[in-house]
Amino acid sequence: MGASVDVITVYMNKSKRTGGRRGYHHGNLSEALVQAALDLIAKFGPAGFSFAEVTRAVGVSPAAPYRHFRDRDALMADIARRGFDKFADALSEAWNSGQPEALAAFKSVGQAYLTFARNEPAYFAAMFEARLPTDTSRELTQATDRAFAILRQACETLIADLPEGKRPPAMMMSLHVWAMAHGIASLFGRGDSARRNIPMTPEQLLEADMLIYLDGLGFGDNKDG
Amino acid sequence: MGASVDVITVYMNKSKRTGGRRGYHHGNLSEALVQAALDLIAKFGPAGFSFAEVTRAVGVSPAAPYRHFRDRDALMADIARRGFDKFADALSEAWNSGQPEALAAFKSVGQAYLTFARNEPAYFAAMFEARLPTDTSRELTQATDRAFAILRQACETLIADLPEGKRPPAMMMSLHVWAMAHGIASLFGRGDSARRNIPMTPEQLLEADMLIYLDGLGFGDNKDG
DNA sequence: TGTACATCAGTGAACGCGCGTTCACTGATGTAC
DNA sequence: TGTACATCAGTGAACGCGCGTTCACTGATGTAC
Repeated sequence: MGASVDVITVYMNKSKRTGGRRGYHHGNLSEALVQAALDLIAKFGPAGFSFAEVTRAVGVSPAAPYRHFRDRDALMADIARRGFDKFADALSEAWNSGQPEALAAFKSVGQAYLTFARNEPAYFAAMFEARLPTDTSRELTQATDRAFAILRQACETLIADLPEGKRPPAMMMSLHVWAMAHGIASLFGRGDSARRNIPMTPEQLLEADMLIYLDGLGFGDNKDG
Repeated sequence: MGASVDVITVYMNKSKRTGGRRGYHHGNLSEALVQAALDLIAKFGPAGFSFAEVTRAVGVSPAAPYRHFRDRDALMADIARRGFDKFADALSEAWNSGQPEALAAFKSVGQAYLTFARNEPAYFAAMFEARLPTDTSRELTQATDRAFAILRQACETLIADLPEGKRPPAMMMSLHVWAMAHGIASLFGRGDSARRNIPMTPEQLLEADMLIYLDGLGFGDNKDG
């Protein structure tokens, strides 16, 4: 309710004091277009928003977005880029430089992956389900790399605790962890009607998966032998 | 080249003998519509085909499909259902009842997952990226269940080899394996420009993942203990 | 084997709609003096 | 502090297009007799 009013306020750039549009110039249009597009993507998927509908939601003329985005694809790519930036922030906060304890921080990164997929379905869809070519823009590639780098740093930190002869390649381990978190998020952790039901939470499923995988890498060796 | 001609032959239902349409009645229209839709999905994604474009590809009037499919969504759901049927066949063939050796057969199921995602990108997209609600139709649910049942059967067979106290829940193991195969296929094993490049093949990545995971479950205990 | 008839798959014209994009324009804003 | 002016964000009307869907129809096919 309150959130919905806030959204309209943001879209229309109405000030709470005057209650009216700032005037002929929106003042914050590109931001408002992105927010409106996110709402539509959350409801109808990456293919379910149109430039025209976004302008209607924001309350500007259909030609207005062209001052800010070359076309519909450019808007989508910008949303994906913003998504990876937020994603990297979320993973980074969960990792917390491996403090206070690396293994717990590592698990927390996995949980953050699922939380992001559930709480930001629109960003998640733009990032992974919009079929954007991976080389769409330099900005998008950099944001993607930044997010992956956090996952990789976490893996490298954990690997350093293994005896020297038993260390797996950090790249391989990073990709494995990415794939397991992504697979669980995509299949069982989404926030829409395409989510497949399972007799446990995605969080529990991922935690068990990570533990078994880490055991397989030798992290559990102290416990059984 | 030859394949392309064959495709046109199928679409238009031209006989190679007469070289002409069979006549007023197409004879095999619903099949031809599905094939044309698959081609468009492979090129442009699940959102990238229209009823109208499909009829043009097949060479019938825009009203023709309504004799066979209630609407565009019904066609998409039928394609997803066919996809899961083919998918179940592929997994089943790979599993081969666990013969001649269960572990090898199990790995082969994982490889079949990747092969299907790569060789049948249109089916894969319809099954997993079309945002169809999981309860779209009874037929779709049944086909999905049939595919999962094969994965589960493979897990159960492997689990039976573990000592009684160390057996993981088959459902959990099945979901883990599904998620890892699906994560790798979605991120690194697709056949389009949204594939993320990695310094190994998806097949190698999945094989290593499965081995580490199985080790973590205790399947490698004979080797280190 | 031939004819009459029922069935129903496919026709083609038509509809209203929302789309992306263009264009010359307008008017709010900020700044130089 | 006031005025003239440049900038440029947003306007609104217009365009051609492809879409999904409808409708009364047509004619190929199969079957009853």
